Amino acid sequence: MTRVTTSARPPGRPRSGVNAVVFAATLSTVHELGYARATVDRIAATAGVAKTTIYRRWPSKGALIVDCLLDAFGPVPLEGASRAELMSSAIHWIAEKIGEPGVGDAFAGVFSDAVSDPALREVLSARFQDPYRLALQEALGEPEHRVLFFIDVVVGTLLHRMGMTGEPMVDADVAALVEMVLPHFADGAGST
Amino acid sequence: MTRVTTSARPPGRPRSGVNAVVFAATLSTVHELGYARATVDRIAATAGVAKTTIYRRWPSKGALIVDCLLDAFGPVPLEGASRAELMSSAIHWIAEKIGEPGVGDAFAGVFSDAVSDPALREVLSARFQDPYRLALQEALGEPEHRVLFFIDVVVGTLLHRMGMTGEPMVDADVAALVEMVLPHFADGAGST
DNA sequence: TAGTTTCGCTACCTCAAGTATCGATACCAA
DNA sequence: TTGGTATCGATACTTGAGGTAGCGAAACTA
Repeated sequence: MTRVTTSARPPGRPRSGVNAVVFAATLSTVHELGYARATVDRIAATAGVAKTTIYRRWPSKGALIVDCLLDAFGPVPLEGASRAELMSSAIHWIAEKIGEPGVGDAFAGVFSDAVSDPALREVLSARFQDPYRLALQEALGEPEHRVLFFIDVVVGTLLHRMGMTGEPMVDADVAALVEMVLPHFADGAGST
Repeated sequence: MTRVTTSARPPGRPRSGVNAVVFAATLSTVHELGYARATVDRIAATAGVAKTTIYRRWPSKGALIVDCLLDAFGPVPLEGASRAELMSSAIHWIAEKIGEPGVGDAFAGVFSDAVSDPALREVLSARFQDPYRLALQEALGEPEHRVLFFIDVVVGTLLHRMGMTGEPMVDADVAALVEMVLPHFADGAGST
Protein backbone atom coordinates (compact mmCIF):
# COMPACT_ATOMS: atom_id res chain seq x y z
CA MET A 1 0.00 0.00 0.00
CA THR A 2 2.67 2.48 -0.81
CA ARG A 3 0.44 4.13 -3.41
CA VAL A 4 -1.90 6.87 -2.42
CA THR A 5 -5.39 5.46 -2.59
CA THR A 6 -8.04 7.79 -3.95
CA SER A 7 -7.61 11.24 -2.50
CA ALA A 8 -4.56 12.14 -4.57
CA ARG A 9 -5.09 15.26 -6.60
CA PRO A 10 -4.95 14.43 -10.30
CA PRO A 11 -2.08 15.86 -12.31
CA GLY A 12 -2.36 18.92 -14.47
CA ARG A 13 -3.73 22.36 -13.96
CA PRO A 14 -6.56 22.31 -11.41
CA ARG A 15 -9.96 23.60 -12.35
CA SER A 16 -10.72 27.10 -11.30
CA GLY A 17 -13.66 27.46 -8.95
CA VAL A 18 -16.14 29.01 -11.30
CA ASN A 19 -19.06 26.62 -10.84
CA ALA A 20 -20.91 28.99 -8.53
CA VAL A 21 -20.39 31.86 -10.96
CA VAL A 22 -21.70 29.76 -13.84
CA PHE A 23 -24.76 28.71 -11.85
CA ALA A 24 -25.56 32.30 -10.98
CA ALA A 25 -25.07 33.36 -14.59
CA THR A 26 -27.32 30.53 -15.74
CA LEU A 27 -30.20 31.52 -13.49
CA SER A 28 -29.95 35.22 -14.23
CA THR A 29 -29.71 34.64 -17.98
CA VAL A 30 -32.67 32.26 -17.98
CA HIS A 31 -34.61 34.72 -15.87
CA GLU A 32 -33.91 37.60 -18.25
CA LEU A 33 -34.25 35.88 -21.60
CA GLY A 34 -36.21 32.71 -20.98
CA TYR A 35 -34.97 29.17 -21.33
CA ALA A 36 -34.70 28.95 -25.11
CA ARG A 37 -32.85 32.24 -25.56
CA ALA A 38 -30.51 31.53 -22.69
CA THR A 39 -27.86 30.09 -24.98
CA VAL A 40 -24.71 28.56 -23.62
CA ASP A 41 -22.82 31.35 -25.35
CA ARG A 42 -24.67 34.01 -23.40
CA ILE A 43 -24.42 32.13 -20.12
CA ALA A 44 -20.68 31.80 -20.62
CA ALA A 45 -20.36 35.48 -21.48
CA THR A 46 -22.35 36.49 -18.40
CA ALA A 47 -20.18 34.26 -16.23
CA GLY A 48 -17.01 35.69 -17.79
CA VAL A 49 -15.98 32.24 -18.92
CA ALA A 50 -15.31 30.62 -22.27
CA LYS A 51 -18.02 28.40 -23.72
CA THR A 52 -15.52 25.58 -24.02
CA THR A 53 -14.95 25.70 -20.28
CA ILE A 54 -18.64 25.01 -19.72
CA TYR A 55 -18.65 22.10 -22.13
CA ARG A 56 -15.54 20.73 -20.42
CA ARG A 57 -17.53 20.42 -17.19
CA TRP A 58 -21.04 19.59 -18.35
CA PRO A 59 -21.77 17.35 -21.34
CA SER A 60 -24.82 19.29 -22.43
CA LYS A 61 -26.93 22.31 -21.70
CA GLY A 62 -29.49 20.07 -20.02
CA ALA A 63 -26.91 18.62 -17.65
CA LEU A 64 -25.78 22.12 -16.76
CA ILE A 65 -29.33 23.13 -15.94
CA VAL A 66 -29.90 20.03 -13.82
CA ASP A 67 -26.75 20.73 -11.79
CA CYS A 68 -27.75 24.36 -11.51
CA LEU A 69 -31.15 23.35 -10.16
CA LEU A 70 -29.60 20.90 -7.72
CA ASP A 71 -27.44 23.73 -6.45
CA ALA A 72 -30.39 26.12 -6.24
CA PHE A 73 -32.74 23.71 -4.48
CA GLY A 74 -30.47 21.98 -2.04
CA PRO A 75 -31.89 19.32 0.25
CA VAL A 76 -35.56 19.24 1.23
CA PRO A 77 -36.16 20.70 4.68
CA LEU A 78 -38.26 17.88 6.05
CA GLU A 79 -39.37 19.52 9.24
CA GLY A 80 -42.67 19.43 11.05
CA ALA A 81 -43.97 17.68 14.10
CA SER A 82 -46.90 16.02 12.40
CA ARG A 83 -47.16 14.29 9.09
CA ALA A 84 -49.41 17.07 7.83
CA GLU A 85 -46.97 19.80 8.83
CA LEU A 86 -44.18 17.92 7.13
CA MET A 87 -46.00 17.64 3.81
CA SER A 88 -47.29 21.18 4.01
CA SER A 89 -43.85 22.62 4.59
CA ALA A 90 -42.42 20.54 1.74
CA ILE A 91 -45.06 21.82 -0.67
CA HIS A 92 -44.53 25.41 0.36
CA TRP A 93 -40.79 24.98 0.11
CA ILE A 94 -40.84 23.72 -3.48
CA ALA A 95 -43.41 26.33 -4.50
CA GLU A 96 -41.15 29.02 -3.12
CA LYS A 97 -38.11 27.59 -4.89
CA ILE A 98 -39.93 27.38 -8.22
CA GLY A 99 -40.96 30.99 -7.72
CA GLU A 100 -37.40 32.23 -7.38
CA PRO A 101 -36.23 34.19 -10.40
CA GLY A 102 -34.99 31.89 -13.12
CA VAL A 103 -35.55 28.67 -11.22
CA GLY A 104 -39.05 27.99 -12.46
CA ASP A 105 -38.13 28.85 -16.04
CA ALA A 106 -35.07 26.63 -15.92
CA PHE A 107 -37.04 23.80 -14.37
CA ALA A 108 -39.84 23.97 -16.88
CA GLY A 109 -37.36 24.31 -19.72
CA VAL A 110 -35.23 21.34 -18.86
CA PHE A 111 -38.35 19.35 -18.10
CA SER A 112 -39.72 19.98 -21.53
CA ASP A 113 -36.41 19.16 -23.17
CA ALA A 114 -36.43 15.87 -21.28
CA VAL A 115 -39.74 14.87 -22.81
CA SER A 116 -38.12 14.10 -26.14
CA ASP A 117 -34.65 13.30 -24.85
CA PRO A 118 -34.51 9.98 -22.98
CA ALA A 119 -30.93 10.54 -21.89
CA LEU A 120 -31.75 13.86 -20.31
CA ARG A 121 -34.88 12.36 -18.78
CA GLU A 122 -32.71 9.75 -17.13
CA VAL A 123 -30.41 12.44 -15.74
CA LEU A 124 -33.33 14.49 -14.48
CA SER A 125 -35.00 11.51 -12.89
CA ALA A 126 -31.94 9.97 -11.29
CA ARG A 127 -30.01 13.01 -10.17
CA PHE A 128 -32.82 15.41 -9.39
CA GLN A 129 -36.03 13.59 -8.56
CA ASP A 130 -34.72 10.44 -6.88
CA PRO A 131 -32.98 12.08 -3.92
CA TYR A 132 -36.13 13.95 -3.00
CA ARG A 133 -38.26 10.91 -3.61
CA LEU A 134 -36.14 8.76 -1.31
CA ALA A 135 -36.11 11.40 1.42
CA LEU A 136 -39.89 11.66 1.22
CA GLN A 137 -40.34 7.89 1.25
CA GLU A 138 -38.34 7.66 4.45
CA ALA A 139 -39.92 10.65 6.14
CA LEU A 140 -43.48 9.69 5.27
CA GLY A 141 -43.18 5.93 5.33
CA GLU A 142 -45.02 5.72 2.03
CA PRO A 143 -44.29 3.28 -0.79
CA GLU A 144 -42.49 4.48 -3.88
CA HIS A 145 -45.47 4.77 -6.19
CA ARG A 146 -47.40 6.89 -3.70
CA VAL A 147 -44.51 9.32 -3.33
CA LEU A 148 -44.11 9.48 -7.10
CA PHE A 149 -47.78 10.34 -7.35
CA PHE A 150 -47.34 13.02 -4.71
CA ILE A 151 -44.46 14.54 -6.68
CA ASP A 152 -46.42 14.38 -9.93
CA VAL A 153 -49.29 16.29 -8.38
CA VAL A 154 -47.30 18.96 -6.58
CA VAL A 155 -44.57 19.64 -9.11
CA GLY A 156 -46.85 19.09 -12.09
CA THR A 157 -49.38 21.60 -10.83
CA LEU A 158 -46.76 24.23 -10.04
CA LEU A 159 -45.02 23.81 -13.38
CA HIS A 160 -48.27 23.87 -15.34
CA ARG A 161 -49.19 27.18 -13.76
CA MET A 162 -45.71 28.51 -14.46
CA GLY A 163 -45.78 27.32 -18.06
CA MET A 164 -49.26 28.56 -18.86
CA THR A 165 -49.03 31.98 -17.25
CA GLY A 166 -45.32 32.69 -17.03
CA GLU A 167 -45.80 33.52 -13.37
CA PRO A 168 -45.35 31.33 -10.31
CA MET A 169 -48.40 30.20 -8.39
CA VAL A 170 -49.67 32.71 -5.84
CA ASP A 171 -49.73 31.84 -2.15
CA ALA A 172 -53.49 31.40 -1.98
CA ASP A 173 -53.41 28.73 -4.66
CA VAL A 174 -50.45 27.00 -3.05
CA ALA A 175 -52.51 26.88 0.13
CA ALA A 176 -55.39 25.36 -1.85
CA LEU A 177 -52.99 22.77 -3.22
CA VAL A 178 -51.96 21.85 0.32
CA GLU A 179 -55.58 21.60 1.38
CA MET A 180 -56.35 19.31 -1.51
CA VAL A 181 -53.32 17.05 -1.19
CA LEU A 182 -53.14 16.56 2.57
CA PRO A 183 -56.39 14.64 3.13
CA HIS A 184 -55.49 12.24 0.35
CA PHE A 185 -52.20 11.40 2.07
CA ALA A 186 -53.48 11.36 5.62
CA ASP A 187 -52.78 8.21 7.63
CA GLY A 188 -54.77 5.33 6.22
CA ALA A 189 -56.27 7.30 3.33
CA GLY A 190 -55.87 6.67 -0.40
CA SER A 191 -54.96 3.02 -0.26
CA THR A 192 -54.38 2.76 -4.02
CA MET B 1 -74.92 46.13 -51.45
CA THR B 2 -74.15 44.84 -54.89
CA ARG B 3 -70.96 43.24 -53.66
CA VAL B 4 -70.96 39.66 -52.53
CA THR B 5 -70.70 39.70 -48.77
CA THR B 6 -68.57 36.98 -47.24
CA SER B 7 -69.51 33.56 -48.55
CA ALA B 8 -67.98 33.93 -52.04
CA ARG B 9 -65.21 31.46 -52.71
CA PRO B 10 -61.94 33.36 -52.96
CA PRO B 11 -60.21 33.40 -56.36
CA GLY B 12 -57.25 31.25 -57.22
CA ARG B 13 -56.45 27.60 -56.81
CA PRO B 14 -58.29 26.16 -53.82
CA ARG B 15 -56.39 24.52 -51.04
CA SER B 16 -56.24 20.77 -51.21
CA GLY B 17 -57.75 19.01 -48.22
CA VAL B 18 -54.59 17.75 -46.64
CA ASN B 19 -55.08 19.07 -43.11
CA ALA B 20 -56.24 15.71 -41.80
CA VAL B 21 -53.30 13.98 -43.46
CA VAL B 22 -50.88 16.48 -41.94
CA PHE B 23 -52.39 16.04 -38.48
CA ALA B 24 -52.11 12.27 -38.72
CA ALA B 25 -48.52 12.55 -39.95
CA THR B 26 -47.72 14.93 -37.10
CA LEU B 27 -48.98 12.58 -34.41
CA SER B 28 -47.37 9.49 -35.86
CA THR B 29 -44.03 11.24 -36.36
CA VAL B 30 -44.06 12.68 -32.85
CA HIS B 31 -44.99 9.26 -31.51
CA GLU B 32 -42.13 7.54 -33.31
CA LEU B 33 -39.36 10.08 -32.88
CA GLY B 34 -40.40 12.30 -30.00
CA TYR B 35 -41.24 15.96 -30.16
CA ALA B 36 -37.79 17.41 -30.79
CA ARG B 37 -36.89 14.99 -33.58
CA ALA B 38 -40.25 15.36 -35.23
CA THR B 39 -39.03 18.07 -37.57
CA VAL B 40 -41.34 19.86 -39.92
CA ASP B 41 -39.37 18.33 -42.77
CA ARG B 42 -40.14 14.82 -41.60
CA ILE B 43 -43.77 15.57 -40.87
CA ALA B 44 -44.15 16.99 -44.36
CA ALA B 45 -42.44 13.97 -45.90
CA THR B 46 -44.66 11.57 -43.95
CA ALA B 47 -47.74 13.48 -45.04
CA GLY B 48 -46.56 13.48 -48.65
CA VAL B 49 -46.60 17.25 -48.71
CA ALA B 50 -44.00 19.95 -49.26
CA LYS B 51 -42.66 21.75 -46.20
CA THR B 52 -43.65 25.08 -47.72
CA THR B 53 -47.25 23.92 -47.88
CA ILE B 54 -47.24 23.44 -44.12
CA TYR B 55 -45.74 26.87 -43.53
CA ARG B 56 -48.36 28.36 -45.85
CA ARG B 57 -51.07 27.11 -43.48
CA TRP B 58 -49.46 27.36 -40.05
CA PRO B 59 -47.10 30.17 -39.06
CA SER B 60 -44.90 27.95 -36.89
CA LYS B 61 -44.36 24.41 -35.72
CA GLY B 62 -45.99 25.30 -32.42
CA ALA B 63 -49.14 26.56 -34.12
CA LEU B 64 -49.31 23.35 -36.13
CA ILE B 65 -49.07 21.27 -32.98
CA VAL B 66 -51.77 23.30 -31.25
CA ASP B 67 -54.15 22.84 -34.18
CA CYS B 68 -53.26 19.16 -34.31
CA LEU B 69 -54.09 18.81 -30.62
CA LEU B 70 -57.35 20.69 -31.04
CA ASP B 71 -58.26 18.26 -33.79
CA ALA B 72 -57.22 15.26 -31.69
CA PHE B 73 -59.03 16.32 -28.53
CA GLY B 74 -62.25 17.72 -29.83
CA PRO B 75 -64.80 19.12 -27.40
CA VAL B 76 -64.97 17.97 -23.78
CA PRO B 77 -67.71 15.42 -23.24
CA LEU B 78 -69.31 17.06 -20.22
CA GLU B 79 -71.67 14.28 -19.27
CA GLY B 80 -72.71 12.95 -15.90
CA ALA B 81 -75.76 13.34 -13.76
CA SER B 82 -73.97 14.61 -10.71
CA ARG B 83 -71.25 17.12 -10.36
CA ALA B 84 -68.88 14.38 -9.23
CA GLU B 85 -69.62 12.21 -12.25
CA LEU B 86 -69.08 15.17 -14.52
CA MET B 87 -65.64 15.96 -13.12
CA SER B 88 -64.64 12.34 -12.96
CA SER B 89 -65.54 11.72 -16.58
CA ALA B 90 -63.69 14.87 -17.65
CA ILE B 91 -60.53 13.76 -15.84
CA HIS B 92 -60.69 10.27 -17.31
CA TRP B 93 -61.33 11.73 -20.73
CA ILE B 94 -58.28 13.96 -20.75
CA ALA B 95 -56.11 11.23 -19.24
CA GLU B 96 -57.18 8.93 -22.04
CA LYS B 97 -56.50 11.52 -24.70
CA ILE B 98 -53.05 12.29 -23.33
CA GLY B 99 -52.37 8.57 -23.39
CA GLU B 100 -53.10 8.23 -27.08
CA PRO B 101 -49.98 7.66 -29.17
CA GLY B 102 -48.28 10.93 -29.97
CA VAL B 103 -50.79 13.14 -28.22
CA GLY B 104 -49.06 13.26 -24.86
CA ASP B 105 -45.66 13.82 -26.43
CA ALA B 106 -46.98 16.59 -28.63
CA PHE B 107 -48.77 18.21 -25.72
CA ALA B 108 -45.77 18.11 -23.44
CA GLY B 109 -43.53 19.31 -26.24
CA VAL B 110 -45.54 22.32 -27.24
CA PHE B 111 -46.09 23.11 -23.59
CA SER B 112 -42.39 23.22 -22.97
CA ASP B 113 -41.78 25.34 -26.04
CA ALA B 114 -44.39 27.75 -24.76
CA VAL B 115 -42.49 28.29 -21.54
CA SER B 116 -39.90 30.43 -23.26
CA ASP B 117 -42.06 31.68 -26.13
CA PRO B 118 -44.72 34.16 -24.98
CA ALA B 119 -46.39 34.25 -28.39
CA LEU B 120 -46.83 30.50 -28.44
CA ARG B 121 -48.00 30.59 -24.84
CA GLU B 122 -50.69 33.03 -25.87
CA VAL B 123 -51.78 30.74 -28.70
CA LEU B 124 -51.83 27.72 -26.41
CA SER B 125 -53.75 29.53 -23.72
CA ALA B 126 -56.30 31.23 -25.95
CA ARG B 127 -56.97 28.58 -28.57
CA PHE B 128 -56.52 25.43 -26.52
CA GLN B 129 -57.10 26.04 -22.83
CA ASP B 130 -59.75 28.75 -22.91
CA PRO B 131 -62.49 26.77 -24.68
CA TYR B 132 -62.23 23.96 -22.16
CA ARG B 133 -62.00 26.41 -19.29
CA LEU B 134 -65.16 28.20 -20.37
CA ALA B 135 -67.05 24.97 -20.84
CA LEU B 136 -66.02 23.82 -17.38
CA GLN B 137 -66.91 27.15 -15.81
CA GLU B 138 -70.40 26.90 -17.22
CA ALA B 139 -70.90 23.24 -16.43
CA LEU B 140 -69.58 23.47 -12.89
CA GLY B 141 -70.68 26.98 -12.02
CA GLU B 142 -67.23 27.70 -10.63
CA PRO B 143 -65.35 31.00 -10.91
CA GLU B 144 -62.50 31.30 -13.38
CA HIS B 145 -59.63 30.97 -10.94
CA ARG B 146 -61.04 27.78 -9.45
CA VAL B 147 -61.34 26.18 -12.87
CA LEU B 148 -57.84 27.29 -13.76
CA PHE B 149 -56.61 25.65 -10.59
CA PHE B 150 -58.50 22.48 -11.51
CA ILE B 151 -56.86 22.44 -14.93
CA ASP B 152 -53.43 23.08 -13.44
CA VAL B 153 -53.79 20.12 -11.12
CA VAL B 154 -55.22 17.62 -13.59
CA VAL B 155 -53.23 18.48 -16.69
CA GLY B 156 -50.08 19.31 -14.75
CA THR B 157 -50.11 15.98 -12.97
CA LEU B 158 -50.71 13.99 -16.14
CA LEU B 159 -48.03 15.85 -18.08
CA HIS B 160 -45.49 15.55 -15.27
CA ARG B 161 -45.94 11.80 -15.22
CA MET B 162 -45.65 11.68 -18.99
CA GLY B 163 -42.56 13.87 -19.01
CA MET B 164 -40.76 12.08 -16.22
CA THR B 165 -41.44 8.51 -17.27
CA GLY B 166 -42.25 8.76 -20.97
CA GLU B 167 -45.38 6.73 -20.30
CA PRO B 168 -48.93 7.93 -19.69
CA MET B 169 -50.40 7.59 -16.21
CA VAL B 170 -51.89 4.19 -15.46
CA ASP B 171 -55.59 3.87 -14.68
CA ALA B 172 -55.08 3.22 -10.97
CA ASP B 173 -53.26 6.52 -10.56
CA VAL B 174 -55.83 8.37 -12.63
CA ALA B 175 -58.44 6.98 -10.24
CA ALA B 176 -56.36 8.24 -7.31
CA LEU B 177 -56.23 11.65 -8.96
CA VAL B 178 -60.01 11.68 -9.21
CA GLU B 179 -60.34 10.65 -5.57
CA MET B 180 -58.03 13.42 -4.51
CA VAL B 181 -59.53 16.18 -6.64
CA LEU B 182 -63.25 15.54 -6.21
CA PRO B 183 -63.60 16.28 -2.49
CA HIS B 184 -61.79 19.56 -2.94
CA PHE B 185 -64.29 20.65 -5.57
CA ALA B 186 -67.40 19.29 -3.92
CA ASP B 187 -70.25 21.76 -3.38
CA GLY B 188 -69.26 24.30 -0.79
CA ALA B 189 -65.71 22.99 -0.35
CA GLY B 190 -62.41 24.78 -0.96
CA SER B 191 -63.65 28.35 -0.70
CA THR B 192 -60.27 29.82 -1.62
C1' DT C 1 -57.73 33.60 -72.21
C1' DA C 2 -56.36 36.42 -68.26
C1' DG C 3 -56.01 36.71 -63.31
C1' DT C 4 -55.28 34.73 -58.94
C1' DT C 5 -53.77 31.51 -55.62
C1' DT C 6 -51.87 27.09 -54.25
C1' DC C 7 -48.90 23.47 -55.34
C1' DG C 8 -44.06 21.05 -55.06
C1' DC C 9 -39.37 21.98 -55.34
C1' DT C 10 -34.87 23.84 -54.41
C1' DA C 11 -31.97 26.87 -52.40
C1' DC C 12 -31.09 29.70 -48.82
C1' DC C 13 -30.81 32.33 -44.13
C1' DT C 14 -30.35 32.30 -39.11
C1' DC C 15 -29.42 30.63 -34.85
C1' DA C 16 -27.92 27.48 -31.33
C1' DA C 17 -25.83 23.05 -29.65
C1' DG C 18 -21.75 20.92 -29.62
C1' DT C 19 -16.69 19.90 -31.41
C1' DA C 20 -11.80 20.71 -32.66
C1' DT C 21 -7.68 22.99 -32.25
C1' DC C 22 -4.18 26.13 -30.50
C1' DG C 23 -1.06 28.68 -27.64
C1' DA C 24 -0.87 29.96 -22.85
C1' DT C 25 -1.08 28.91 -18.00
C1' DA C 26 -0.95 26.42 -13.46
C1' DC C 27 0.24 22.72 -10.96
C1' DC C 28 3.13 18.32 -9.72
C1' DA C 29 7.11 15.45 -9.66
C1' DA C 30 11.76 14.20 -10.68
C1' DT D 1 14.95 23.67 -13.45
C1' DT D 2 12.62 20.92 -16.48
C1' DG D 3 9.17 17.94 -18.27
C1' DG D 4 4.36 16.08 -18.07
C1' DT D 5 -0.37 16.94 -17.75
C1' DA D 6 -4.75 19.16 -17.72
C1' DT D 7 -7.05 23.36 -17.70
C1' DC D 8 -7.73 28.04 -19.52
C1' DG D 9 -9.61 31.53 -23.26
C1' DA D 10 -10.19 32.26 -28.06
C1' DT D 11 -11.52 31.22 -32.62
C1' DA D 12 -13.34 28.57 -36.12
C1' DC D 13 -16.04 24.98 -37.46
C1' DT D 14 -19.85 21.27 -38.10
C1' DT D 15 -24.55 19.87 -37.76
C1' DG D 16 -29.28 20.25 -37.49
C1' DA D 17 -33.67 22.56 -37.39
C1' DG D 18 -36.97 26.51 -37.89
C1' DG D 19 -38.35 29.43 -41.21
C1' DT D 20 -38.11 32.24 -45.87
C1' DA D 21 -37.65 33.36 -50.97
C1' DG D 22 -38.43 32.48 -55.55
C1' DC D 23 -39.41 29.48 -59.23
C1' DG D 24 -42.52 27.18 -62.82
C1' DA D 25 -46.66 24.27 -62.87
C1' DA D 26 -51.36 23.38 -61.73
C1' DA D 27 -56.30 24.49 -60.50
C1' DC D 28 -59.83 27.33 -60.23
C1' DT D 29 -62.95 31.80 -61.66
C1' DA D 30 -64.61 35.27 -64.66
